[in-house]
Amino acid sequence: MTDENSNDASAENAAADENRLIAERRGKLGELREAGQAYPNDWRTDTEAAVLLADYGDEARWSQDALAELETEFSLAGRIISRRIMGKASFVHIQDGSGQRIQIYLRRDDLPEGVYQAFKHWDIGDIVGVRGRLMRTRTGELSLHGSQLRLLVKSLRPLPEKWHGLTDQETRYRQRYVDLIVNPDVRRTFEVRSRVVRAIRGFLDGKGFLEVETPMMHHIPGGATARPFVTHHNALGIDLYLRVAPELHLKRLVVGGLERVYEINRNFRNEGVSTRHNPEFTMLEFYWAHADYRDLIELTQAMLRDVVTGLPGLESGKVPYQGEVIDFAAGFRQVSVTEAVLEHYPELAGLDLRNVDSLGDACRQLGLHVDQHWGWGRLLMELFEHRVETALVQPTFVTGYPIEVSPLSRRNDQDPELADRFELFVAGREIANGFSELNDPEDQADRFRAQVAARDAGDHEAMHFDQDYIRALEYGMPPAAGEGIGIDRLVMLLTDSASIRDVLLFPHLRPEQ
RNA sequence: GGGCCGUUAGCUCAAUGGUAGAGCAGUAGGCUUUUAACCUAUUGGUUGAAGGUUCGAGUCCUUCACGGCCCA
Repeated sequence: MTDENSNDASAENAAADENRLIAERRGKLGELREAGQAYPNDWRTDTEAAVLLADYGDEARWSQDALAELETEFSLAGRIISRRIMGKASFVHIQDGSGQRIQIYLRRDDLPEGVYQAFKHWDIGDIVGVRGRLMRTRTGELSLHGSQLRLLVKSLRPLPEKWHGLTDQETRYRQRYVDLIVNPDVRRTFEVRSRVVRAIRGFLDGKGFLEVETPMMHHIPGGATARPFVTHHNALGIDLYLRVAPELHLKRLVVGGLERVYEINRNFRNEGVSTRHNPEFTMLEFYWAHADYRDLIELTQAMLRDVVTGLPGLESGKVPYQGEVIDFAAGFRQVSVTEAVLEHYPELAGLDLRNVDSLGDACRQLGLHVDQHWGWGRLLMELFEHRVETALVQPTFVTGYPIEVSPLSRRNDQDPELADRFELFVAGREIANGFSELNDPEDQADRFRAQVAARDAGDHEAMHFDQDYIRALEYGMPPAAGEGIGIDRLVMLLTDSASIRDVLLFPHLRPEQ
């Protein structure tokens, strides 16, 4: 671009000023189009930065001299991350598909005619192919000395600045692709996420569980107390609900004889968005016939220990999380709801924790919202959630849940007001929820009726009556235990992430503008 | 839903109510082992949006949008 027309151009571009830098790059793209294929796809690589760094990074073994004798040429392709142009020689860092960065050394006289001149006009963010021999610089950095160099993709938008990078949370979430390019930790987080899911599959597969997929679109929402999203099927002319849980379908499969099944998939809940809630989130649910919640506790502990210690850097089972160290290797603590509440409310010592009136008074004294329809079980859980949950930092299995808040759990044989259920808390958050399943169709029908009554009283989270599920139970479901584990929350723990958005590639945000 | 904080150049950030700036990136030139390369010159702004107060608003007030943190 000449200086003569730059004034005119700037006046013309005033309206589209945001595109000034982009316009410049677009101009370069235009030149590429004129020169031939602007978006080629015939460059082939034979290795990756991570491989070269792993194989030849050791300076003791691969000294300057040793590398000089290595005549092998390697071919890479990656995005230009930084450049240092010094006249007739340049250093460039590229980042390739391995996520690693490697330095490229370019010398005008070592490249084909004209290539170096063209390179000087390329930009940070462009994707290039480079072929050459390995070398080590004066300061010891492994570098590829380019003998061939080609622009593969012209990047039209400037990347964030090299030193501070991209820190604006909103942009990081909205433009995750940019976040991934410039913030290496993001990639690591999602690599861990992938490993966690893979490890869980491996563990359950090894125990003879069958992975299945059940409907996301439900005629009757159920399986959790949560408000569903509603959608519409045009051809059928009916509303459908995005599932809040796969539970009822998975248990139908247990009826059908798939006695060990699991599903890792998305659930959708129509509720607020926060650092711990995304409208869609991933759950593991699994069901295990001829087992009870105590077996689940054993299995869960073994599975989590397996998953955690299989992650690089966490082999000890000690997981740093937001300033705490959570120990997955030690035996997990077990405590009942009642015990935990009494531990954290010394003032309630001696109180009858099954008395609606005294529990209601206790809640009101703490300023907690109390609904007049609530029984002692719900009130007790209010107390639990108010003060106990956040205190459960180390992995803790909580048992002895009231039946009132456990509409799908099997009733305890000794104490019919309690459910054979547990929840696992880590870092003050519920990670897992498991119970011996209710397989008595008549009891289940009664509980559905109670849920319907709660709905009619205005509880949008209460369940619907699922007649087909009752029919399935009437064929006879083997005694079973089932559990759900929140994958997002687990990954948060294992990646020291404060917000669920940090473990979701594309967290839910309001539309721009 | 409520409270607090934030939104200024592509990015990261400045700017007593008084001429909107810096670094990086970009552009032009120099430089054949640099690494936040360096040196010289230089372009770039609807200060999130709309109102209001004021001689004068990036700054004060109101409403809205989006985001962050905390609470429900």
